[in-house]
Amino acid sequence: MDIGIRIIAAVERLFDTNGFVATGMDRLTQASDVSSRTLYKHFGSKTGLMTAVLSARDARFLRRLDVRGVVALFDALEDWMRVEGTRGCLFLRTAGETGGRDAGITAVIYAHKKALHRRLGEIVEVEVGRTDEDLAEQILFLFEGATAEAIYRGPEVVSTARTAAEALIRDARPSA
Amino acid sequence: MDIGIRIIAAVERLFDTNGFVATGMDRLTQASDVSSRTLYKHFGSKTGLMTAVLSARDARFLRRLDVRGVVALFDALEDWMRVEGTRGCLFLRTAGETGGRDAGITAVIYAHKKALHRRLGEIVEVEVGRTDEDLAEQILFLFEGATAEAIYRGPEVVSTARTAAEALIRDARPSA
DNA sequence: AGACACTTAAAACCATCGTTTTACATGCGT
DNA sequence: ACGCATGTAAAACGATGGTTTTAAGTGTCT
Repeated sequence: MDIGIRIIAAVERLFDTNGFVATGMDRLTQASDVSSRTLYKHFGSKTGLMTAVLSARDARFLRRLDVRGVVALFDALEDWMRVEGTRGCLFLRTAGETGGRDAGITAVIYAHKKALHRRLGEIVEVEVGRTDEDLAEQILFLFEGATAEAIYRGPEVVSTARTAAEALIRDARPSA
Repeated sequence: MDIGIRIIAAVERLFDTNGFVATGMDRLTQASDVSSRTLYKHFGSKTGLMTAVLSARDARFLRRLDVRGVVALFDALEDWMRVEGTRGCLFLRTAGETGGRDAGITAVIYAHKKALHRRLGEIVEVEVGRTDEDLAEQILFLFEGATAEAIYRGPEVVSTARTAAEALIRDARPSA
């Protein structure tokens, strides 16, 4: 599956920077240095390619969020942005472009968001010493909000979100 | 400009539900019940049409946010979602689809986000009795975060964001 | 050597893209 | 009745869309 990985890497870049619909197959084959025949043999269709890209991105993103504490969490988010750019969440953008009309894509998106939610719940639990679903949701809002705002204001906005998250955690700690 | 308004209303709906790139001119002319000639005479191009749609949406959205207090603010957001659906911010989606390659579209998006930021700043000022830029930013995160999360979880998530916003306001009040 | 799996380039497929053009029908002020 | 702006329908424009097919070139295993 070496060739598959190479294809996904090249294709992910184009989908991310140009959008799913706006990127034609010719550019995908050219960038991945592979014939369209091979591409279709491996992924079946353009949407099949997109789901493969999203699956790979899901794994890569969550690996980056394998940290302890909300400070490290938002630092990791900012790191991601500085490496990958601030074009917003690729999953939500893809959902918008396909309009939920493709079942495979929709499923990958839901799975990713559920995994992200769980990851944030774990981080919150370590921070405050107990599960706190409401707090985890609030951190999730800050996380998604920072991702959205960074689109037009850059990665710097993440530190504001991190500060807000720290305050929320502090208030929720059982001490005091 | 009666016909222009009718065109924008029909076109906005299609762009919003199907995406900018994925929606062809034939569908736009058909839905707005207008010839392509008229459409091009009024808006010049497809991207010109998109900028007109975004301008109209900017005005309509901000008119809905002409409220007092963060509770009313998030209530207004939830109302908007129940009427218009939860497909995320059309401005950010359009930014993602065009990749910042169109200057006109980019300008409208920036103007809208700046206006939204100011609106939230005013609401915060009324709530706490003074300007508080950091607090306004945090409310903005919650606002954008709720918009993003509602895409895959529905309008109900807004009440969680509203609760979080209320807590932030309460902590920032000058009293005791 | 021969079979097999896998790749390639290139053309063909039909559909649709955004845009412009041609030719014709209105309504309105004067 | 005239000119003029404004509308229509429909075809044409060249380009590109996603997908499949054809024909030929690899290397590897037995």
